[in-house]
Amino acid sequence: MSVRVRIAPSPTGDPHVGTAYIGLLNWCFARRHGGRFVLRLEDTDQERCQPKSAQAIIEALRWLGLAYDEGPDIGGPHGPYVQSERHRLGIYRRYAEQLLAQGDAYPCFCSTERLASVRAAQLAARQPVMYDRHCRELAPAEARARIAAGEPHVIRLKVPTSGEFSYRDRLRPKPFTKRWEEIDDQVLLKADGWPTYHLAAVVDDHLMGITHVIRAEEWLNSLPKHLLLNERLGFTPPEYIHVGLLRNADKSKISKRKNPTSLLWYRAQGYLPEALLNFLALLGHSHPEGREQFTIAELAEVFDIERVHVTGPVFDLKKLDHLQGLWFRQLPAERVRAEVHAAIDARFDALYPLLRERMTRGGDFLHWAEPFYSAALTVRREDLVPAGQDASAVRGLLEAMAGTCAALQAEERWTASDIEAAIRSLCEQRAAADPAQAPLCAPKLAFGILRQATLGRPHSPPLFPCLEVLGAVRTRERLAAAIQALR
RNA sequence: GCUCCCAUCGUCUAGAGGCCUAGGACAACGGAUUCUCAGUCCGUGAACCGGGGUUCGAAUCCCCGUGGGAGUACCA
Repeated sequence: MSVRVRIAPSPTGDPHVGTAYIGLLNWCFARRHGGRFVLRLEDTDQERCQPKSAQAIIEALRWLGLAYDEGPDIGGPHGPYVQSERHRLGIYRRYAEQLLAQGDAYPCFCSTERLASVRAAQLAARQPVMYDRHCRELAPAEARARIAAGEPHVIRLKVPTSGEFSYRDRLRPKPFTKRWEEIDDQVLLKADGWPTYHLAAVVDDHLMGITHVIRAEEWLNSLPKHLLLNERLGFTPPEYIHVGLLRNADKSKISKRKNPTSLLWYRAQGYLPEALLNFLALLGHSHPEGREQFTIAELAEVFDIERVHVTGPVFDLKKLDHLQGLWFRQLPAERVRAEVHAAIDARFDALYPLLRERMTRGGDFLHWAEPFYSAALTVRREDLVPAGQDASAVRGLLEAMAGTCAALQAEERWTASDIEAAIRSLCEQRAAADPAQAPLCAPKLAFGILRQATLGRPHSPPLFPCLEVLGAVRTRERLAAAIQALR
């Protein structure tokens, strides 16, 4: 039987670097074994899924060059490749009903409140936290009556209450074992009739002929449920292989708070797909000949899933930068020019609307744009302190502004209007708190100081849109430098 | 709390009982080249989590600790 693998990202946000990592592994595995690589979108959570995200994932994979053989935008023999569409076809409901009819699943009427209190009690009693199977033994007649009466309910999987589960993951020396009684009666169908990940993924993997599921180890704990589902549904299960999770420097699961996780970010920063992929390939894996630089096509030729590590690698951008340097310097002249143009254009497009009205010659653009292109400014103390004002008071104001900027950045609210609102209210508060500070905190003076500190000039286009374009990182760097200059 | 997974330099890794005085890469540091920077070249420091076994011999196998991580949702 020929190999078929998939990646099944959930379109709930920006395309994730973890998707690229798992995608790369699956892509290589498919290539190596002459199999097919499938993209399936798992959008069964109507609350969290964003339509824009699906498109962004597709574009990110295309940018990386992780081409799939079947997927939402290109179709294939096992479509549709989007779970919400499959749901509307009644696919998941059908299998849930099969399980119900076989007595392998049951309706559950427990309220969210009851579930929460059960959980709280178990935690307090130092018991494992799981569903207490309250509805499992309901008389079928009663269950039918309550469903007929329109009572909200979910469908749960009937998990064995004794015996042991064991599975040999080819990456791990010892079989993964767990007692069935420790495994929850998983919800298969939610109250709104949509399937949960567990049901949908197992059903689709089967229907799509998936032979190997290479996924992150966060799924290891739900493996028993997935295998049980396969068995009860009469499917031949795929082989499940769990690889390590990408980590932050503190070893926790990679997160956007501590690392750039969005593939959009890497593209915007000018990282080359070749470099990013090469970097990802080096995490948790190694080239058999010890090579460090290679394309994914070269990798695929020698790819061996057994060489993949189960230890979660720390994601270290320093190494990426090194690889990026190697790749970039080897780029053909054409592409270097294109990359440079792209970098200039990206900033140009943001700046142009701001500068348009104050230009009388094309070359004026260079004059106004200069602070946005230069990496750092040389700030002079005398430019920062308005006549008649005290340097330490100015410093205090800038420090407060820097704090405001840090908060805005942390909240991901770095937009002109949010910056303006926050800075204005900061100034008003300081003026109100200390009348002696009032003159300095008046917009005319305060904004001028902020302009000098961040743009290094007394004149500029409207300040707050400028700061938005400048970006939180550089704005804060420049504020820090200005504060330093006033010490 | 409960369950499961994992463990070689700061980081990514090589290592599948003797080839290990533990190799490579990034980062760090020092030097060379250079007007500067980048790059390049040369060099330095840096690890088998701890304790017990098994064995003639253990980074490699087993056990126990410790540490880290993940799961524990009508999220994926």
